[in-house]
Amino acid sequence: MVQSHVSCRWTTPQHRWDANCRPTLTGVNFGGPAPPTLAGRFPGAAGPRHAPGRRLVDSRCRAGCPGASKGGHPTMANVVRTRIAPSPTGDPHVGTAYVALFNYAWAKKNGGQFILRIEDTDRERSNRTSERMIFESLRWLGLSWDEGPDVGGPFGPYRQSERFAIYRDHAEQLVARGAAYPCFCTRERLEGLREEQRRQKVAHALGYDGHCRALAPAEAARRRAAGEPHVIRLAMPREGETAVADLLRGEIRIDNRLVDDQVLLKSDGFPTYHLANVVDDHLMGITHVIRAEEWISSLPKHAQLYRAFGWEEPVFCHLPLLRNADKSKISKRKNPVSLNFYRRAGYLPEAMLNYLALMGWAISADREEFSLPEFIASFEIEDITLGGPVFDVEKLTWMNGKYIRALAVPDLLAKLRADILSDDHLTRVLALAHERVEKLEDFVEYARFFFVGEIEYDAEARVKLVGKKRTAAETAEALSRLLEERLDPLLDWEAARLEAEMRAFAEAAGWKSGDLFMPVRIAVTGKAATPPLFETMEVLGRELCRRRLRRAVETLRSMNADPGRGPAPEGV
RNA sequence: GGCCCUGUCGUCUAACGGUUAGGACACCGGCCCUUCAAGCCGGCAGCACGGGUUCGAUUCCCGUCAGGGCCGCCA
Repeated sequence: MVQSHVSCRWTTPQHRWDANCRPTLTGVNFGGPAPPTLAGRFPGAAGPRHAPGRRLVDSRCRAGCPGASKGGHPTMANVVRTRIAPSPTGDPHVGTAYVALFNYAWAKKNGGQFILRIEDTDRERSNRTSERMIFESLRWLGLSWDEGPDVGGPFGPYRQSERFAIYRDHAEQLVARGAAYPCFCTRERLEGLREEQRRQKVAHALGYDGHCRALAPAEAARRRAAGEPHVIRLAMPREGETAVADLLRGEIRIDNRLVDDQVLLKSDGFPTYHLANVVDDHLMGITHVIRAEEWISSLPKHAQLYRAFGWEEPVFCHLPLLRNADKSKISKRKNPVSLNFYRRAGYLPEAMLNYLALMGWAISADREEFSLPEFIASFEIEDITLGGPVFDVEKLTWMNGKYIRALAVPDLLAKLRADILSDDHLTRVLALAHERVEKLEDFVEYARFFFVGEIEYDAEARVKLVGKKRTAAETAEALSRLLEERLDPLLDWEAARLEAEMRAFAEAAGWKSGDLFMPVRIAVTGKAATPPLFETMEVLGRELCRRRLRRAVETLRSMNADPGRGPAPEGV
């Protein structure tokens, strides 16, 4: 294995380099004991964090380093390049914004570049609507990227689905040098294997058993040539351990025997995250991989990949995971996680960013309100706190109030005009309300539900919220399933699509469509008399409809199950 | 279950060997005010536990416990 002595061209934490501008951590170790430098380098878990006299830029590495002009990436020197690499599946996630913010800040602080890369290697789940929403959300927040799918850049394309040849070639390189191998195991075999392992509780040997690794190269080549379906797997070292430096956590080392042979190239020729991510980070000159903690466990695989390619590793920094109130990883079941939700509800991007920056970082002991430029100016990556922060919507909301109150009235007006009271939205609402009012002032009352967040149900609405000849519980169940199975996955929120989904659902669920639509109507508008349901839902928008439907489910569940009579008087 | 990460008020955090452990959200009082909100003042509340190291540990080390993450041809 080639031990590449990396260049010191990047601004990196001082602890990572010794006096000779060599990395103090090799990151990889094929068997045998760790290099002696490892032991003394990180005396404890908190070692690197409080290194005295740490500086942002290690000036010793600026010039005259042995490797400064060779190896590594050919194009840039002394530049920090970070990236956010979201997968375009579903709604734009608050966790993406969180990680993007820290990447953005670090790049900007160092005069570097922040890159957006779309990781759409999952054919099943990736889609363009989701990608577009990611663009819009990050732009809304003000986290603009220097290079990305829509703005281009010198290292494109920035969409992984457009980089197939690159991954295939790199996978082949690894196969050629024996660092990866084709695997012909069927999904059935793998499932059986997993099942067996689970049953026998061979916990330490979970994962792929290396069955095809034993194949003779010639034999494997013959089967590939014959067109037999296969994947390409990384040949992990079988012994020793892999040690990788994490900027915040010090050295992380994992026994290689505990890491199985990860799939690099799927049978459809698409790369997995592991391959694509490493290849792209290298090719795009990413210097600092700042990502969520959930990736720590695949660090050794990534390190081995860099190693197998003979590439220099970037600096790794794993951010803590945002949490639900119960401390589990933040999830949509327990928290609003869609950036669209916050945007529609009227959270200001400045407040969101400010709040997010507080998750694991503090500007000083007695201040917590600051702007993005102020954040960038004071941000020290090593000051990030590691405990998993609970994402507290209540405090976010308080902070948002601070920002709203700080706005001059004309600015507040402008915000309203840009969104909730935009001409575009008003026009769409008017089109529906138009023929249903007789005086202009009626409009405000009639169209109220198009503008407010929460709606209340009056007595009539409460009765009709329950489906005809159904119990509250049954209706709750139906609406809940409608949401989960049809509406949550529906990214293109158009009347025709809504109608199709809802009719199909009614049929599948054994509901008369009309009997289902009234509870839905009540749920999203609070009224029994409204403009046509699907058009109304389209104009209300995806966020508002889903939020209200969730609320309706809660309301229904809190009603006494009382068939035929509707809700009990005191329910909710 | 295995491996890994983490551990200061309920929540977000400050503290980088010596502090009455500070600030913020939430909560509870009070002031202000026609009301509400905001604002201001005050209160409640925390170093997970046990061993070391040290003259001295919230702080450094070890262990225990607890929480979390990962264990996919998803990222």
